[in-house]
Amino acid sequence: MTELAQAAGVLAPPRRRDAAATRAAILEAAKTAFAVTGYDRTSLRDIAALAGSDVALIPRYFGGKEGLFTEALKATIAPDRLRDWDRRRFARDVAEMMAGAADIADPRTRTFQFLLQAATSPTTAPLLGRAVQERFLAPIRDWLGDTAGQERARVLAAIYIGFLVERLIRGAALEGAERTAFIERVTAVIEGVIGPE
Amino acid sequence: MTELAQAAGVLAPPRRRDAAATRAAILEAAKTAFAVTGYDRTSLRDIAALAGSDVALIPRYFGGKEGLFTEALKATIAPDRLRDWDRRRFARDVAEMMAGAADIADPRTRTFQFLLQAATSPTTAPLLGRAVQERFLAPIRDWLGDTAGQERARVLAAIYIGFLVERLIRGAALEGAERTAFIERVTAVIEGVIGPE
DNA sequence: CCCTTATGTCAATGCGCGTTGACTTACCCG
DNA sequence: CGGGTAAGTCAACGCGCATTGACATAAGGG
Repeated sequence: MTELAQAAGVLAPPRRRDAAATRAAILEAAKTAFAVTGYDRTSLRDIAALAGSDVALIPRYFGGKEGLFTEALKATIAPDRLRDWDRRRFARDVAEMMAGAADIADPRTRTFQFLLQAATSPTTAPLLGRAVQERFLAPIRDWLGDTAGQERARVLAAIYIGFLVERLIRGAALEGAERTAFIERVTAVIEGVIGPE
Repeated sequence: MTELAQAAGVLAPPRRRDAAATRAAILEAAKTAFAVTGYDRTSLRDIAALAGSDVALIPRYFGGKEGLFTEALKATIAPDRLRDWDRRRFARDVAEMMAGAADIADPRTRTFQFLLQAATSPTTAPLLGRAVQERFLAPIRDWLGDTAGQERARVLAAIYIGFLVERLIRGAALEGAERTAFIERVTAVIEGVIGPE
């Protein structure tokens, strides 16, 4: 719970009465909690505690748990800074990130982990299709510069998520020679998909 | 087949008392249910119903839900027939499988889906590390013929899982030109990792 | 053939969950 | 500065869950 609090960074001030701020704090806590624990394992009481708020406000402000999740989903995968990624460094950056341990503070990690959690739950999976298409695959396709199909975006997204899961299972960071070899190989795979230019 | 007959078990008339068979039926039902629904969303009542048995037997035979899960995990990822895979056809076989829709009847699908479900749950993730290492990465490494490190096995496993998740998110099978392009690209990626011979 | 025991059934218990409605308190406008 | 209302608190509800122990019954050896 302390790690979550640190990741969300919402526990500081003497709270004044401000519905908008409270709502925002709850949403922020939800984004983190859902990404880490998944939909079913996250209780509204957890989220409220993380946000320094009260459980009863969540049904009132978001219309229930599903409403909160839907909004957190949109807020999580909506605004991304894909255009900031440097194409020449991208593959190696990702490879090094994947060789380390999971860090929920990294927005990229959190976004994809949220996605992964949502994908593996039959409750939330149906909500994903359109959102992923619009806010995820389409931007990647633009970034890649594809004009025809989007299969390259699919492949890139799939591989990215795959390494995320591998890191999740692995638990700890890679060390020494295995780390080096791993990074080389992952870099090569991703560059193979991204292609030149 | 067996599962379905047991699910419809009310009709199968002369129910004999056989602890071993009951235990096996429960375990079989658990393997399927956990793979499809995940640990938290699967209730012991669901499993018992699927096995045509009674809820109370599960804590008695398996020591509780976690015990059942652990055993189902071992039974699911235990001995696989990796050696049967034809190295030259492997990449394309996988690519075509990934282009389609998820089919829980395929044992490969079920195994990996089980793995994925377990990986995304903090409750079950710690149980995975050793099991994956012993029963999954090591065989792949042998199959690949690596003598030094196992980073290639890691990469292959990661990519495989990634496409599995992508298929899960996608929901439906790919069609037409996108399907063709997707298969080509996935084949190329996997062959790049497997390498020649 | 009956009696013991393994095997299966069932009702009950306690717990955590999401949600609701009544209550209290702080803020702000007149 | 006082009252009205928005904002937050709290207790309680119904529900489904895993687990338990008491009970019923089939099976098979003496």
